[in-house]
Amino acid sequence: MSIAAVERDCGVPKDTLRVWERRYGFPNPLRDRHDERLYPADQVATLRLLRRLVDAGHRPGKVVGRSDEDLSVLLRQVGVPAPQVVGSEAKQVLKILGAYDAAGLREVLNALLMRAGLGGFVAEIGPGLAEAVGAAWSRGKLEIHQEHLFTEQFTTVLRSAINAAQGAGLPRRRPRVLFSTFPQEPHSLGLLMAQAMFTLEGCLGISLGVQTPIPEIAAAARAHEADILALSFSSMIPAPQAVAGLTELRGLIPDTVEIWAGGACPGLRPKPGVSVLRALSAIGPAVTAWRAREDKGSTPE
Amino acid sequence: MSIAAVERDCGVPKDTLRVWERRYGFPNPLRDRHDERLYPADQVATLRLLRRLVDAGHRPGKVVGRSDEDLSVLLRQVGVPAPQVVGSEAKQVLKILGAYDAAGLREVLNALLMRAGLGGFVAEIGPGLAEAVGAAWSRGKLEIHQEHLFTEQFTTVLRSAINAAQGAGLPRRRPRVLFSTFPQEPHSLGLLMAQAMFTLEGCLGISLGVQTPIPEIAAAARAHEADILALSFSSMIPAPQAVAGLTELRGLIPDTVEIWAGGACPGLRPKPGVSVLRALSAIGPAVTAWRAREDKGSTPE
DNA sequence: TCCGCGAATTTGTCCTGGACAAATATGCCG
DNA sequence: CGGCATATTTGTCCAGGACAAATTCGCGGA
Repeated sequence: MSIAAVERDCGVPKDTLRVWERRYGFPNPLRDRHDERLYPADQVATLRLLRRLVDAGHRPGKVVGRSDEDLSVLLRQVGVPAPQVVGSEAKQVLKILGAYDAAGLREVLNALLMRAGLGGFVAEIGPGLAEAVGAAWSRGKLEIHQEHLFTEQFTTVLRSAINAAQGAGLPRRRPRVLFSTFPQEPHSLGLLMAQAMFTLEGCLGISLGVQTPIPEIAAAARAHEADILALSFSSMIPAPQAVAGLTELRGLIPDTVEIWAGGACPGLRPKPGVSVLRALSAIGPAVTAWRAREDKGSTPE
Repeated sequence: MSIAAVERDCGVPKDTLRVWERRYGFPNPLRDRHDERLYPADQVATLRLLRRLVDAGHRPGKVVGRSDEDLSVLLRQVGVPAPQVVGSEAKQVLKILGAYDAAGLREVLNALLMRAGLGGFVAEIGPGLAEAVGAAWSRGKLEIHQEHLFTEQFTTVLRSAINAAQGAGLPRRRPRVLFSTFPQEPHSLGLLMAQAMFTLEGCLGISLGVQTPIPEIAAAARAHEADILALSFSSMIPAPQAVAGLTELRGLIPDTVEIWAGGACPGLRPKPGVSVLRALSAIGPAVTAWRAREDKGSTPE
């Protein structure tokens, strides 16, 4: 596996891979005949563990180079804060994924959705499932294609539910919300779940899909006369980049447009003009508050 | 703007930016006090033009360093090859996109779908629309966020139609088809349209979504006991990479599994064990032929 | 004991300039 | 005019050095 492939796969930049090798002696890739690094599969797996640990706040110097066993132990400790969340639903989903049962997976997701309702599903079950699958993958318990399958089925189920909710009676009204993610963020699940919550609140939602360049997000906000920009950040995106992007975006749009950021990205902090919604369940109250502010405020145009 | 920001924004890798500067004298960034490149906004804009021209097949050595006027002229020429295909539907869609009318866009797409049926829509209208939007974007007539909006609405409409078709009566039966794209291919529209066609034929479809690593596609084929791998290639993916990937994939799966490739990628050619379906309308007959072969063949298991 | 603040360490990203393979164009011959 | 060998172009990789931003440490004062 070439250095570029590892960068894509583990999310560790090429420069960082080289400097880790220089400083800590790991990874320790083979070389092809032109002296280019070739990473064996097991080292790539270890790198994925390392990425999780570093994201969780461990310092590279302390963890790079240690054995897989050590890392697993640390990872379990990291996981401790939220292990009880791996409820029976997640276990069931992982079991079905293990059996490669695509149709069964969709049935289960649909059943969960029916039982909890769209709001309950998105607020309480969805994030837990996504996290459990992500964790299982990074621990090597799931293959990439199983994670893809989960994402695809989850997307299908959620999209059709959103569709149904949108069609259902409720008149759509403001705030007008624009959804997207930054260019470095390809994950759509968080965005979709947020969209579901806003839809349930009767908002006017417009999605640009994932990975919109920042100036384009600003242009779209103007074009669509958005009240709120809803942005989703997974733990894949480096926190400094997220923060820098938010600052840049804030400078490109009028003060009347709010920015609401959410997702599992650890370093996400509220700033002037940027709200951070830690959980999807916070969206409902936040929309209510927005509408109250709006009603109280100056003449609506 | 730092080199990393330019890489994100224009999609030109850092190494390439540096080597263009070394070889062609452009871009010609300022330096901050620590000798780091700072790209002025106008050079970044030119780089975006260059990126499009290079994607369209121009050689960097011929275009990097030329004036913005020259580049604009070339860009317009790039768009010329396919203007006559723009039917009335496409014109309507472009007009609505120009007005930033998200809801209207969805209504129009839905109306077109209803009028032509899913099969007719996908075979005759969809690709034309996608191509017209792509062409308008590359000629600078549409902004990126408008193209994103189109993709998102198109996806929504198609997915819900596929969903409905899947739910409708018809018992699902073989072939069992696995859908995905190669890692360099992020476009999902072609894949979705193909999925619609296979669904209409009553096939058992399983989608992995876009950008699955090639060994993972192979692993998934085994795990799901697929009969056919359906792969979609847009004109974004370099032809040599597509061909190399197909060869690699062919070697990883048993001969009994067929590979069907489709899409706008120019250099796509059939090879032993790899069929190329030029148009989506070819899917129906191909499935019929597959079933005939299957029935005539050895004992079904 | 705890808290702030300056010093020391760690860490990621950028630099230069060289190398080469894959992709593409060019020229030659049948 | 089409197919193949050769030449050129082009992207990505390498090494090893540098430094700023982030983080931790150590110390003196409340």
